[in-house]
Amino acid sequence: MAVRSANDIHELIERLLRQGDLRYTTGRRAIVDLLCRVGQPVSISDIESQLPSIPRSSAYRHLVDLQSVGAVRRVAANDDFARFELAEDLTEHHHHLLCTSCGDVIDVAPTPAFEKAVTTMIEQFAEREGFRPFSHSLDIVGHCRECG
Amino acid sequence: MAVRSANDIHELIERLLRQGDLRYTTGRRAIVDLLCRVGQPVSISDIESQLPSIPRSSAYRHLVDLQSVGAVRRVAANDDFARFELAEDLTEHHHHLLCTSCGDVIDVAPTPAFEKAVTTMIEQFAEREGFRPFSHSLDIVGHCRECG
DNA sequence: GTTGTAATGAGACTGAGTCTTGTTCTATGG
DNA sequence: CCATAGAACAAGACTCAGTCTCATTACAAC
Ligand SMILES: [Mn+2]
Ligand SMILES: [Mn+2]
Ligand SMILES: [Zn+2]
Ligand SMILES: [Zn+2]
Repeated sequence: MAVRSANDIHELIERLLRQGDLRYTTGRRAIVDLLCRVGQPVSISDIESQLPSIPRSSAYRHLVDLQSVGAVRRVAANDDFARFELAEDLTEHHHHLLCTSCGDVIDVAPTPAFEKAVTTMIEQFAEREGFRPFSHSLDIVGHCRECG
Repeated sequence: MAVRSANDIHELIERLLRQGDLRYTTGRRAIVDLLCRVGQPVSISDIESQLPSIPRSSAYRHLVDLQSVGAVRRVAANDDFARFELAEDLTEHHHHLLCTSCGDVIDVAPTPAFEKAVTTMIEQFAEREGFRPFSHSLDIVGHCRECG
């Protein structure tokens, strides 16, 4: 999932923020750094335990800001807690395996052939329903390796 | 999306509830009735406005009970509000178009060919990650006909 | 330096969803 | 019938992830 270097990502995000008249401050950088390091969707409690110097309110605000400029994406898991990951523009398009037992979210990259099938299907839906699609997400629900 | 009659659905759900030592009471029936009538995922505020005689706490409890016996499924939309629909066992497997403007959720049925591609892809993921899949959901995010 | 604006920390607040409690329904059986 | 036990219910208190407010601090531009 590390198709870009962390340095590249920092540079790209700095540009995105500047386009939105936002600065790439220490707190924001620390969160992006964590998202790069972990390489899978991260919860607010992950952020709290890994970056204890960042207050909860600031972490949430940073996530909102980073989402507003397209650097971060919110991911709905199978439990009550949102996760956050780098936007697909900065990494690559992928889908999620959701474990109903431990709540873990695992990134998986689809093959081009499969994505082509998805795109075709979406175009059919769009045509039929007069719907203009922007993106899609495929979540696979089950049990991860650890949870059997 | 009406592959079964409402009567069939009531009968099936009554059986499911009985297997869980639960009764098919008026309130529960009213909610199932609404889900049948609307034929698309319904929010708690939809239920409140369509069934004003059912208190919010009861509606939530009924939904929990109906989910626990596999009659109802919770659907995550693109806003903060959960939706509820009849379980796929009672209707048919389908996917969702999520409008980011009005929050509407539209059911769409995939072709068998597409579902086969999805199944194959999921098996690959499962193999690679040691993941045991139970189900999947494909959400297409965009704008509905009304919202352009 | 001065000044305007963005960013921050602390904590109050919101509200969808859950839990508790006292009451009412209903199935069963004597 | 009536009695009784367990399920269902209404009302409202409560929880807590997430948002908002506001006073303070860090920047950037000039
Ligand atoms: Mn895809
Ligand atoms: Mn499918
Ligand atoms: Zn797991
Ligand atoms: Zn819409």
